Amino acid sequence: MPKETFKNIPEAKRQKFLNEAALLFAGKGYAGADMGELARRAGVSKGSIYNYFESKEDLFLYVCSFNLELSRQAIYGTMDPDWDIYRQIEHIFESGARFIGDHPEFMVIYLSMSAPGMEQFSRALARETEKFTSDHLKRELAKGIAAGVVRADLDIKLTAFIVNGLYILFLSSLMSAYFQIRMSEYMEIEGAITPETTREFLQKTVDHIHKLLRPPAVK
Amino acid sequence: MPKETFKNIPEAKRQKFLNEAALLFAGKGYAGADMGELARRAGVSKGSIYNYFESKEDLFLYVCSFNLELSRQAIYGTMDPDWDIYRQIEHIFESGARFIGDHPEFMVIYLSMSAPGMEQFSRALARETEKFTSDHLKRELAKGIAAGVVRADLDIKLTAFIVNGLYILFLSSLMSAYFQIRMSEYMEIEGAITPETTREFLQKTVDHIHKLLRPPAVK
Amino acid sequence: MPKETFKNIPEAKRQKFLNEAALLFAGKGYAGADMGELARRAGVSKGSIYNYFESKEDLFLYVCSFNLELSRQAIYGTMDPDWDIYRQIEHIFESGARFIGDHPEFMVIYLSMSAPGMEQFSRALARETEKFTSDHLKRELAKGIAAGVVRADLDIKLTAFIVNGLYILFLSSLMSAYFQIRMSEYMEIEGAITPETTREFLQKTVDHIHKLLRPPAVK
Amino acid sequence: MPKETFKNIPEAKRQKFLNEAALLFAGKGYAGADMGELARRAGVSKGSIYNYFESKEDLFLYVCSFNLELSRQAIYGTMDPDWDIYRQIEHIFESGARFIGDHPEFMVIYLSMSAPGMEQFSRALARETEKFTSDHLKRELAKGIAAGVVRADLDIKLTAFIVNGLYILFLSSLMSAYFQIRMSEYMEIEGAITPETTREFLQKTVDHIHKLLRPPAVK
DNA sequence: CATGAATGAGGGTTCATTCAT
DNA sequence: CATGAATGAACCCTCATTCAT
Repeated sequence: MPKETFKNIPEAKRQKFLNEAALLFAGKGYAGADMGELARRAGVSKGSIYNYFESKEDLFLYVCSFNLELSRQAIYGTMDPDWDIYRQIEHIFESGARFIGDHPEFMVIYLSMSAPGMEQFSRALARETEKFTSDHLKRELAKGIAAGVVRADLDIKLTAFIVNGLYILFLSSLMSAYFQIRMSEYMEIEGAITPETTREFLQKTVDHIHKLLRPPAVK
Repeated sequence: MPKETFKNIPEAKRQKFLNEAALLFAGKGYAGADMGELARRAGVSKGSIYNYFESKEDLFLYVCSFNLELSRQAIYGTMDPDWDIYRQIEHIFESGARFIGDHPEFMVIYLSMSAPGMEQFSRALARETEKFTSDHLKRELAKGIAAGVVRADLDIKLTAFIVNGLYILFLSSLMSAYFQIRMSEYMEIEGAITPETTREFLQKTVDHIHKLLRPPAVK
Repeated sequence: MPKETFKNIPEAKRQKFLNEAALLFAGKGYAGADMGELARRAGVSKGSIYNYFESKEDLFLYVCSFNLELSRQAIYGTMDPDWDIYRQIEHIFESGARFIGDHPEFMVIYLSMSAPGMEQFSRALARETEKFTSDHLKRELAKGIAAGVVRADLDIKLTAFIVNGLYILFLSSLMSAYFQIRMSEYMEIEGAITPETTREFLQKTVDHIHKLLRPPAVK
Repeated sequence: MPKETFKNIPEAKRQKFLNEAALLFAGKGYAGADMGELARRAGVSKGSIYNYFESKEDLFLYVCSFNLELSRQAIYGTMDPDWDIYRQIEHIFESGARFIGDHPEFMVIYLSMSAPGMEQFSRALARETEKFTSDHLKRELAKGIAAGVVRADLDIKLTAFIVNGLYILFLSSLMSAYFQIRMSEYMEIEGAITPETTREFLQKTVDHIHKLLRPPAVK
């Protein structure tokens, strides 16, 4: 929902603007983000922002859905549909982690949408955001069961819900201050979270899902 | 961290005040909550709030930890330590659901703490909040493995992390606007979320955990 | 519709505030008046204005009706109901002229209400404002006809409308920049409008009404 | 005071532009009118407006005098100079009412000029606007007195002032929200103002003037 | 200790005008 | 000449906090 004006400005300027907006919203939250500061950071005038978007709300909505789309492409654009479900899940977690390594603001913005006072945004974005992954996971789980690589006694809808839930928790644990601390507490990590602990945590999580979904070996 | 003054006012007034504060923070978020409105709703003067607490921040911190303590009591105060881990997990989910049925604001406040711009609160509250449950789950998982009712090949720390993660997702799905929509999408629920769908969802989730953790039946 | 707060402040401060508000609205018009400037002029903080009134609109509405009430008292509070209609009309014009001599802003505010973009205010104030005078003039005209001092062939409603219309034109001609020029043009007044020309104009206008309403002398 | 550029654009475009400008100023008032909206409505670019006129103020001034000229033509262009004064007055009221039926924005713009904060415009336009009618009415009144159809005891200047004043009140009562309500109150009209009530009101007003000015019948 | 009036920095938004293309 | 993106000064209003009573 940017205005026409926004579509007509140079690509580089547009990227810069959206990037600064995402960083600002992620850093201060929706309410805390100051349009004046965004203008300064993005190198445009305050007035220009309102030539690009109707309102702060409109901008936030677009920044969210733009970043959601970016993340979707980063993950699903590089996935081979012939992989089995475990390879796919591993890929999702891996490329998700890589994506928020490059765009640390993404997860924070995602969590923003679920904060109180954000119901307006929830309504506008939740369905669109979740449907794609929901459909994909269910389809792959069904294929996995048919292929005998996933336990047949699992409820597909709930399992998809849970796998995606673990994905959200995983990413949250990498980025949100609160969930980082929570992860450190549970995983008994001392000190800062390093790329190594992240990689290890990723591996453990994926293995865990593997273990939980795979049918018991038959003699 | 309330001031002395707050401890000296009548119990009923104090309860009313904390309750209204929680409802307001949950309804509008930290930034959106207006101290003037709280004064009006709680039936005290604006000046009095600052006789009770140093600042809005201080109040929010206390409201969070107070409600966390409440929820802990609602859950762990009614739990029989002799129950096996599955009964305990069921109890946690059930009493958690019951607690936020009575205190719908609780979960929203919990999620508030993980929102961007809330790092100050994360740091102050996360460790305290999570340690208790983390320790408890790990202990019970260890006992479950020792007793042979939990798969021995699971990583205890990660499993505790995941079980509690599912608990957070479960409660979030009941209360946060965003996560409600997400649940509806995954579980393919049409229309509003009723007590029945909630109960059913709880049952399925607990069953699922059961299925995932229990060792395969040995021939 | 001031808030309670406004009613509780010292009388002198309240008077000063209302006076400065009237002057400002009269000087700059509704749209041109700046709440910040009002704060400075009235010696209160910007925030206080919003403790007194809901909004600029609300304030304007009150300033209008407050001044209308003041003018009503200045005119009708000093009128002897036993006077005949000509004496009453003379009194209305005289005390009206005196009132806007003391409150030059009044007439400008009155005309503000009829400006484009002010429909919201028109609806709120017009009926209340006009009814009182309308009723009074009609009653006196009826008495005048009954007493044989007013031509019986006049339509009472329209005559009341016209007499009051001439009153509005008269006062407008004293205060509004535009209508002052118009008066100078019609009355062929050179140079500034002095108290003497005002008095003379008043006298002529009242005489004119007299002449128009009085029945032709019967032989 | 349009720039040369404005005179060189196609007639139809110029008409459309002036018409939209008049409608916008009438609808929102000078301060409320937005040059961007005018550009959109008139189908020109914002930049073009400033190729046509120096400023918003300049444009407003021109729109006013242009419309004043239009109304003058509508009224005096169709008047037979041989008619007696009563027929002329009737014609002025009738064609005035017809003109603002077709150009409802005109009267509102006229009243705009007398609003507070508009002194700059008053000074520029008032004399020019009023002189023509003032001169005409005085001339006709003098002729009427000479011909014995107007009471000789009337002050010509004041009577011209009043007759034109009633004309302004009459038109205002048809168009301005505030004066419509005032008219309804005085004339005791229930519900909306229809063409019939307008016609009737016109007739009564003209008759009234007739009655007031005509010398008493001599035996 | 309670009250609620006062404060003023700050934030979102508007809009007349400019100017490079 | 036309265009429309850019500008930034204003402006209305909010709200956490203070403080005199």
